[in-house]
Amino acid sequence: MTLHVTNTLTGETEPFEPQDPENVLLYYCGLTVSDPPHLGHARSWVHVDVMHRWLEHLGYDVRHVENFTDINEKIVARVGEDDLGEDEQEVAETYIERTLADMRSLNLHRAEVYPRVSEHVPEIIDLVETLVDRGYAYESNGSVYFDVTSFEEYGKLSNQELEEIESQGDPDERSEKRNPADFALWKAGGVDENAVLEHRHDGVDLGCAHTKAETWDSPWGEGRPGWHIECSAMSMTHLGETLDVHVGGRDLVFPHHENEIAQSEAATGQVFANYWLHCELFQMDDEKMSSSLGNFVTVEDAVERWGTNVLRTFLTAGSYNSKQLYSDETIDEAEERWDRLERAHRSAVEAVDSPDARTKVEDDDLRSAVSDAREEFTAAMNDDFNTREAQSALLSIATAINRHVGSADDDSEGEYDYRGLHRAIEALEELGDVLGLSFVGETTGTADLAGDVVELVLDVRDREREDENYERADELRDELEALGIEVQDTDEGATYRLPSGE
RNA sequence: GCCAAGGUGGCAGAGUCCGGCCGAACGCAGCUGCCUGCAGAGCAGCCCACCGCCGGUUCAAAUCCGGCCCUUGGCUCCA
Repeated sequence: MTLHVTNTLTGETEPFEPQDPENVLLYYCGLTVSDPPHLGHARSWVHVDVMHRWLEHLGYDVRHVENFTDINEKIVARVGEDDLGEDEQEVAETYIERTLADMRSLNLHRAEVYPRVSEHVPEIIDLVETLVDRGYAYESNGSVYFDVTSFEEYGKLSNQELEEIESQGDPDERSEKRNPADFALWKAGGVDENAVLEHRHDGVDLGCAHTKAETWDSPWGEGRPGWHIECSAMSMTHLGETLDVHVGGRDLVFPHHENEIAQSEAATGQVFANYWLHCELFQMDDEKMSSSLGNFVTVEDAVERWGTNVLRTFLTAGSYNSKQLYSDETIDEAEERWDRLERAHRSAVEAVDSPDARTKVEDDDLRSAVSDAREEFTAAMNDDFNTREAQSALLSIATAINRHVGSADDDSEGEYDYRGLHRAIEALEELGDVLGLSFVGETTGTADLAGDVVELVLDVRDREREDENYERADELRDELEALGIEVQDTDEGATYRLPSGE
């Protein structure tokens, strides 16, 4: 059973074969850092992270590069707003720092490199020169455009006919372009004042944008790089001419990824990327979640509110390549699933550590459920990273644990299958880690302290219960619950669970 | 208008590539029983699906073919 992925380029699900059987070169189209990252970005990040983790689980050495676009008129449009910064670079830096913090809070594996466009202008200029030399690009009034008619396969990713694309363009929009669909590789002069105005938030006013935006010298005069060329330049710099996997949001297929293919393959004569994987978008009511529509929930707020594990359970609740509904209900359901996993894990740990766990007891149902779940998990992940099915497999381990622990408790002998439980815990932790879920509780001083305080309250409550003063006991339980602390009375006394994500 | 993806139970969401094990997974919600001082959690079981519509192929279709309707995304910055 090998990994299969759905390739946008062919529209087919294909066996995954990297160029080097031991390495995977993976490039992910990162953010333009002009707004705080929202859950839509988090969804893509988490899915790329899960791909990364699964590929490593399969034994590949993953070289993962993810860019930051720090040159863009949208960034210039934020200059002077709040405390973001006084020029394009400062604003970009502010958002990059926030973005990296968000990524850490989501428990993402760090990429090998997070290249920035501003550091790669020389490579961009070289690439544009190559395209001009090879006849794929032309200079016009100090700007350089890619001639889409010169690249025969233009449209192959988004499956469009050039004629059709051409008819979309405004014919007299820019007389300096040869064809309406030609796109800028290099833009003459400073930042486009109108474009900046268009992206500026209401009520923000500042002087001339030209002074806030950077420009670079080039063979065609002073100017700024175009939007699409950066990814080609950066991926080639860090990963070479042919990538194994290129991942990005579905909304980038055209024109961004189409243009990346055209400019890269025209320049090198090599295939730019063998597998194109696209993450689908969040749907809120009847529209997508997006920065420009303003209907988003920031990553920072979401992590604060639900915690990393619940969020990751939610974000992997559907396949990366199918749309997902965002609503309070769907998040609550993810929380239920995570809670179920966490409770089962905890109950297994308690059971295996108890004196009732015997190495000579064998529960075949438990053991086979765990090994079946491992197989199901593997099959699901190999089937185009089916994270939802993978979650199902994890949940089935939880059910098996609960059944085993429950039936042992009912049984007069009350013995647990030590090895079986051990395997179940190991499977939960190992497979959970592939989804970036962590069962390791908080061990900081504050959590310890909170735990001690809860124990104290529960001791008091126990005494009330012994005196059959249930009213007071229930009050205490309700008060703890109001603080997010879940109390459960069991035969061996009360147990509690602190709020997750704390 | 053109390109792409999709329409499966009350919700959410797998399964569709390789037709039969799908009388449709997993979870949530609802119901019953067990457990419990009560609650929660847990377990066992139940309930809810003519798989968008129409037609075709087949011994057999959610799954293949044709037509239609609808939704979403892209064609402008966007994960």
